[in-house]
Amino acid sequence: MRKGKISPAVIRRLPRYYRHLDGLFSAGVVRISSSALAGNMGLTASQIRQDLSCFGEFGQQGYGYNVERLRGEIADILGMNRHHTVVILGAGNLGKALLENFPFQQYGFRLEAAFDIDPALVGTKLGGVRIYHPDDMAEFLRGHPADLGALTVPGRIAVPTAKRLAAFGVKGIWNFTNVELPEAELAGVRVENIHFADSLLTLNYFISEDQS
Amino acid sequence: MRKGKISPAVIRRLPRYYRHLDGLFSAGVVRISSSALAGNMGLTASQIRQDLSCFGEFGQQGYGYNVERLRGEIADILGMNRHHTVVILGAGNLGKALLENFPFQQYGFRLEAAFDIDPALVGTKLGGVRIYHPDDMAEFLRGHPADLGALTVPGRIAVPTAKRLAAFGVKGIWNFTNVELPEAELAGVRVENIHFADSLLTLNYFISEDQS
DNA sequence: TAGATTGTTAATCGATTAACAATC
DNA sequence: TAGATTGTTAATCGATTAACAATC
Repeated sequence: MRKGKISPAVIRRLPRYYRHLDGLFSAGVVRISSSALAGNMGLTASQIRQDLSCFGEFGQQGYGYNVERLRGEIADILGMNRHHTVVILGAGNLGKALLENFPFQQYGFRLEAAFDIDPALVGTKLGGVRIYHPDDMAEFLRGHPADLGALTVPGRIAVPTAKRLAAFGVKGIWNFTNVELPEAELAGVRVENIHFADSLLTLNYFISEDQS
Repeated sequence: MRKGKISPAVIRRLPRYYRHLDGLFSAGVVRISSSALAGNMGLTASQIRQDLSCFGEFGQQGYGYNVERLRGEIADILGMNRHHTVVILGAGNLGKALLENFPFQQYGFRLEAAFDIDPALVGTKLGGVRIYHPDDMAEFLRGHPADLGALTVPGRIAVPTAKRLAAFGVKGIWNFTNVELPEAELAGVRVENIHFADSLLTLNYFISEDQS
């Protein structure tokens, strides 16, 4: 149903569509028009119709979109029904936050394990997930291949850890370190960055600009 | 020196320029040409020159850019020398990660305090920063006005907490909750979101697409 | 049927890239 | 001086918005 190459701009809006549609669905809303959704989300109706039409025809003239159906279609497009597996590298504060608070399951992921060198953590569980020593990664991943690795290790070991993950065959790295990973050396592994510092500095730009 | 309205696309690249220039500076590199920097960053030389020219003339024909100077200019543009103050709302795992691991100072911020309802935390310090009860926020902020609030509270209290922050006069909210804040009701407060879920789903789209 | 709303084509707007005169 | 490299103008490319025929 996908029509040729989808633009990155469209792709980055999909999770937001999902979030809004999920909210509407939970609120019991059955149908919505592109213009009502646009009002909700601060977009134009035109853009929403254009975006969705990249993937298929999900609406109906004179009616709009069925919220549950559209939510499901977008979930599919986002790969939420593929039940990809994740491992977490680094069970410090941030890794612990993901382990204990992030609802991987809700987004269609299975969280398999975490790895940390801290002897006080190895062998214990956090958020119901077992922590292993990185030395046991090869063995663990042989038995439980991971699609994704979440990288929450200290910056200085970010690159080697990313390379190890790539060598073990993960398909994507969710990078929380403030370090730029050398994607060229990561053999086709997709990298998605959450750069706290970049985000904070962007915000700072805007508030500084407002003041001057 | 700023020439009219700067496009959002340019602004979002500035922190990345800063990161790279800081790396070069630490590595002792004195000068760099737009094409060398472009090679480093995976951009075009043209784009770099175009971007920088929005803010001034920082280079020199036949020479390129002085790394230290350019790094400093970008730091200025990003407001890193304004020493804005920050408070953290919510000292759970994520708040704790910010308190203990995020180098606010390095980016020109002063972290003033954190707030949490947990009686086991109130009155203690994390990462050298004191934790207060949210009931004491009004009093604290009177004495120590905050420019920025980092929102790391549970999703269900995200909106009311954001509104309180806005009422107390913060200029920006750094939103880590997976909740969309009602910016219209936040009276000019700038919001910058770190949506973990959106990021993970975007990554999932790409690895799912690769597989199909 | 009449009104509403889609999906799509065309028009506009914005962002990136290319080219080059200016000059260090 | 000759070579390198900037800042800027023009050309291209991509993304958003507007318009409208199709149709539920």
